[in-house]
Amino acid sequence: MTQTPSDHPVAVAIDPGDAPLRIHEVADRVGLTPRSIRYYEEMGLLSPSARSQGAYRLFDQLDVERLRFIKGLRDDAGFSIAEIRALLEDEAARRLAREAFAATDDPVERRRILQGRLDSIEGQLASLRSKLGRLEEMVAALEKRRAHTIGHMAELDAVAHVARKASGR
Amino acid sequence: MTQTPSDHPVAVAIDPGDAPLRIHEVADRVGLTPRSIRYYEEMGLLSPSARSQGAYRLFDQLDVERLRFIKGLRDDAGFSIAEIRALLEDEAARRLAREAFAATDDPVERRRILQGRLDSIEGQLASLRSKLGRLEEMVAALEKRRAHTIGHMAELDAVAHVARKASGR
DNA sequence: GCCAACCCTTCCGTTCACGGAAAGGTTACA
DNA sequence: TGTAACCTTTCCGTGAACGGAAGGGTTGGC
Repeated sequence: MTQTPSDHPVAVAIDPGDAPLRIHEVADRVGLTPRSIRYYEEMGLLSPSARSQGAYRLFDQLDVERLRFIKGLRDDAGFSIAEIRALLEDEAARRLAREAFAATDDPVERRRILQGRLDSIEGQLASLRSKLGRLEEMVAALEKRRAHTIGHMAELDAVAHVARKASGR
Repeated sequence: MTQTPSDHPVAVAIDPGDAPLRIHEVADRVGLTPRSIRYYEEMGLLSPSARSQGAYRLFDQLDVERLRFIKGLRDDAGFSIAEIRALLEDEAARRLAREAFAATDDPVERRRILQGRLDSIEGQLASLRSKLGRLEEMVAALEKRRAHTIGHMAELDAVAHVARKASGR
C-alpha cells in the first residue's frame, strides 16, 4: 500500500499530506486530547507509533484513521476501552500482516493475509450490527408509544368534534 | 404485559394486578442491581417511588418499564447518566401529567397533556435516531472496507487462476 | 547557540457509576 | 414472639478514563 511516487496512480492516497504528525496535531484533527491518545496507546489500542529522534510520537494517516475509528466506537457506539481493544485486537496482527503482505509475493500467502483482515472486519461489523439492532428496537418501541399517544389524541379530537356538533356547531 | 382480566386497559392506574415490587424483585426483572436502582433514584432518573409503611421502596409496572428504558439507554445507546437524565427530564413532568390527566375531564386539557407527552417522545426519538445515524455511518464505512478487501482477494484469485492455466492446468 | 513551544515519563488527583460493609429497622411466616 | 430474609441510610472503596502538574528533554526558527 505504501506506494512510492513512481508508477501506478492507483493508490497514491498518501503523498503530500503524509508528513508525520505530532501528538497535538493528531489530537486536534481527530478531536481527542493528547492525554487520551497516550492513554489509548498505554491500553494497547494503538500499535507503538513511530518515534522521532528525541522520542516524540509520530503519527501517520493510518494512525489518524485508527484514532477516528476508536473515537467513533467510544462516542457513537458507546464501547468501553476494553471492548474497543477486543474489537481491534485482531487488528494489531493486521499491522504486522500489512508488512507481511508487502514482504511476500506469494499469492497464496497474500490471500491468507487478506482473509485474516476480512475476518477481523466481519467481527467488527457483527459487533456494530448487534448494537445497531438493539438501538433500532428501542427506536421501534418509542415509535410505538408515539403512535399510541397520537391515537389517544385523535380519539380526544373526535370526541371534541362530536361535542361541538351536539352543542349546535 | 401482566394484564389482569379488567375491562378498560386505558387508565387503570392502581390495579391489584401489578402488586408493588420490592427493589430486589425489580432488579432481577430488569437486570440491574438494587444499588444501581438506588443510585439512579439519587441521580434523579426516577421520580420518588412509592414507599411502604417501613420506608421500603415500592415499584409499579411503570417504574419497571422506566428502568428497562434506562438500562437500554445505558447499555445499548451508551448514554451517560447525565444524558439519560436530560432525556427523561421532561418525563418527570410526565409523571405529574399522568395524574393531571386522570384528574381532569376537560378534553382540551387532556389533549394538551398528551401533546406534552408526545413532544417528550419526539425528543427521545431524535436523540436515538442521531446515535443510530452515526452508528450506521460506521457500519457503512466498515462495509466499504470489507468490499475493498474482498475486491483485492478476487484480484489475487484471478491472478492465481491465470497462473494455474499458464502452468498447464 | 538560544529560546519558546512542544514533547517525554511519572505520579497523583478526579469524576463517574456504582460495590460493599456497617448499623439498624421491617416483613412475612411459623 | 421470634427469626430469617429482606430493607433502610451512610459512608468509604474501586475501576475506568482520563486531567494536570512536576521535572526534564527536543525541535525549530531566529
